[in-house]
Amino acid sequence: MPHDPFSPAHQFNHCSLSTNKSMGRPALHMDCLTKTMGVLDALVMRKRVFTKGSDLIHEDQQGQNAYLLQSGWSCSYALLRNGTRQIINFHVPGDLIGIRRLLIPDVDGNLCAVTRIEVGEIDIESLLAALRSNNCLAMAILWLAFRDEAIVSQHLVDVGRRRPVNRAAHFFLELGSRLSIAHPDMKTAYECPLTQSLIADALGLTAVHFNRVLRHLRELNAMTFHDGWVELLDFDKLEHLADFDASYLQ
Amino acid sequence: MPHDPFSPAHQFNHCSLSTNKSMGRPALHMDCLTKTMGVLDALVMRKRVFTKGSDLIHEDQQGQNAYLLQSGWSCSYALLRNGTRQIINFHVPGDLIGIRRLLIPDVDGNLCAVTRIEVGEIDIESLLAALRSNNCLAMAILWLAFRDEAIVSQHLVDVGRRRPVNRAAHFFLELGSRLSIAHPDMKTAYECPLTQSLIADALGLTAVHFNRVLRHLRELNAMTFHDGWVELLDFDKLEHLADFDASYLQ
DNA sequence: CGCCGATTTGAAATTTATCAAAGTTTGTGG
DNA sequence: CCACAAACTTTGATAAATTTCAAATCGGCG
Repeated sequence: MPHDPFSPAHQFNHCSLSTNKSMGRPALHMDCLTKTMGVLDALVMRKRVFTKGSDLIHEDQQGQNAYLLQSGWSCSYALLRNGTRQIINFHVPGDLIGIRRLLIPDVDGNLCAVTRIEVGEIDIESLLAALRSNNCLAMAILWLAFRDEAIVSQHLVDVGRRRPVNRAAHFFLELGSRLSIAHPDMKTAYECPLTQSLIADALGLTAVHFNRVLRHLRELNAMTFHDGWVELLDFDKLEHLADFDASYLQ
Repeated sequence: MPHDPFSPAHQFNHCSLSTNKSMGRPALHMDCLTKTMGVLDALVMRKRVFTKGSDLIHEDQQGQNAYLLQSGWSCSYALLRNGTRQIINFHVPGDLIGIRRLLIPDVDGNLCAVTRIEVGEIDIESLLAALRSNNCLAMAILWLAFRDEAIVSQHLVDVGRRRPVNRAAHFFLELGSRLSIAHPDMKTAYECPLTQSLIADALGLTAVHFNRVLRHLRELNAMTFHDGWVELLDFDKLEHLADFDASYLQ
């Protein structure tokens, strides 16, 4: 095993927000984003810790906060009356979560801590006020919103039109890409604290079937996932399987 | 048939942007949105017409425009190497489309005219400039982005965790809700210029299977869809099937 | 040690896709 | 206005994929 599975991967950082490759439409957002970081940090009222499995935001409750995820992973999900769950997206350290309630109350579904997490709590009214006075911040948040939408759209494509094996390949490639923005070494092997059951609920599969899919990927020598650790053994094969193009992530 | 299928349903209007029910967080966005309309209209450089089936935006091409959909329907979609297509969302008159390329080049996938459409073309650089100087406009666009994300998230839930019958029910209820924002009479019966094949590609089904699903819904006396016309015969039954809650649409 | 959650495997049942073909509608050119 | 072609809808039969149900294993943890 090329990496130590016990290394502290969930340390504090701001990867998604602070680091970005140069873009077609250059400097503009980089400026916004770097400036933004300070603004957002200033808006953090206090640090909070949520235990594994606890809800940050629940549909019913009228939460008034957004969160800057500092360590650990969380996910947003929907619970259906038929007893199933669809996970919309997983969030990794650096992600800003719960911002949709900024403008649309009640519409961020559920947010749940997948591991123990540390977050910076941001009062939504202060954030609103900051947005109104700081145009650069507004652009940065807009950029985040577009990016989130692009990610969710890809998940829809995944679930709607890719076969389970290709879908799983796409999922792990996307995660690797997202993590590697802040930690380039995480592109082909990374710690992943998710259970098979959680991922299955993100991919629209049963846990049993997803387990078989993983075996298939292992037998193809494409990748492995065990003990909370993902290894993308054959990146090219995976990219081909997944029909993956990371441009939507930047 | 209670409605004339030949009535001009695709007339010019701005439903999605101009008309909105009151929200939990009141006046704020209404202000923004109504003010915004004028600003957006002012940004429209010229009116363009696209023929049915033509692409407004194609992945490869570096388009520099967003569009205000004035009449007709369009859709955003992804084409996969395996020959399938996933439709991400359909757009109805009043929708602002192609805005994601505002900040993320290359990431609006494909946009295609489902019917003959008339659009107001908005130069993306002018829109950017307007956003920078007009904070209210920025907030309105942010609101639109959040709403779009909520809609796509629901589609993901649909495709990932609802059975085809419930999925179809949800689809038609959502469309009805979206249309009824501007045209209250369209909530339970509306013109719908989509083919079964298009809807199947939005729902992650084959056209053949979706056709059987439609038959099932018809036999349930829940709804019918033929000749480009949708009738939601038993709204309660549909809502129950779909586990539908329109709050994400407002 | 025993329990609990997560993973793994097998077998059967169900759902959904695929293939094929017949109707039907729609649009176009003569 | 008709004839024809193309696209869309509908149905049946069959094949394939996926879920469901059941049970065994594994590992961590009190």
